[in-house]
Amino acid sequence: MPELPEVEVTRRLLAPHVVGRRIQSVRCGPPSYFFITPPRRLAAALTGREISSLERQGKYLLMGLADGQRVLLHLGMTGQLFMAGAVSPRLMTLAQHSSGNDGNAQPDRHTHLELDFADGPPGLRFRDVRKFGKVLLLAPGKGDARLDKLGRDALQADGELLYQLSRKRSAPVKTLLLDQGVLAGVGNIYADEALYMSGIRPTRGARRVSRREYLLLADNVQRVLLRSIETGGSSISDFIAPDGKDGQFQNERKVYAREGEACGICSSVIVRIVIGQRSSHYCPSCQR
DNA sequence: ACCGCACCCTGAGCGC
DNA sequence: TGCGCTCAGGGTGCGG
Repeated sequence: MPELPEVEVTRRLLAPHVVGRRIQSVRCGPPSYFFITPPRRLAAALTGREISSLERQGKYLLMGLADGQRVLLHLGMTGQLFMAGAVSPRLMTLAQHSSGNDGNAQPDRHTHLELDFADGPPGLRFRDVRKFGKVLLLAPGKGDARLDKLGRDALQADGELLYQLSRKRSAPVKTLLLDQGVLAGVGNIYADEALYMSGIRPTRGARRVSRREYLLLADNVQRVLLRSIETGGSSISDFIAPDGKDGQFQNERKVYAREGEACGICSSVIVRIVIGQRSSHYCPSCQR
């Protein structure tokens, strides 16, 4: 769910609730694929530490601690980072829905990390059903290959740079947009939307897109990401803001998950195809 | 260096 | 009601 706008919305809403607070206790779920740093070691390292910053790089969040350690967080596909007490139907399983839970988030088996603070509630919760999310502790001064690999932040998408990087690529232009080493933060939804806004078909070879088109595309990448941040992100399946609220951008998307619907410009039928194992949506008439 | 693919995990929604 | 299937916005690691 979470692409750059959702991660940025999370960061902006979460920061005032956590920065400057001291972690009093840490509860972790069992070791899993989710914990790159084993839970016991993570809990020991975080307990008693003060959170000094919350930053974003691409789709990663970096929680800085006053002692110089940093916690690298990734929301994966179903990650939810929120304050305890947040109310959202998206925080419940279907079973909880039907049993009439009021939506107030109780830790369930998908809540892998709980931080509680010295000055009292609410604490921070990290829930992730599919466990494609990640938690990783970075020692003071230490970086991580995941971060080193990231290309330019997509909010600063640069058309000329995209054009240069595209010259030796035989893969489709959409694959280029999704490459985090090229543009950090763009995912499936916003790639489809930006290509639609630019009149470029996602299947077209990256090499076949002109400099002029890359300039337009970079502009539209920025535009769609900023607009989504303004509306609180896209809550298409699991994303919620730290306060439990849904984003609204899903109501503004033009092609993503609109297969079979009419294009807003020309009324042609939006089609869905698969590119690189991911669904892609476009207007066969407006996008060439 | 790049490309396509399998894989990590769980749940929802569908047809039968 | 239940079974089996497909799908889901993430990234990584592999062989070619």
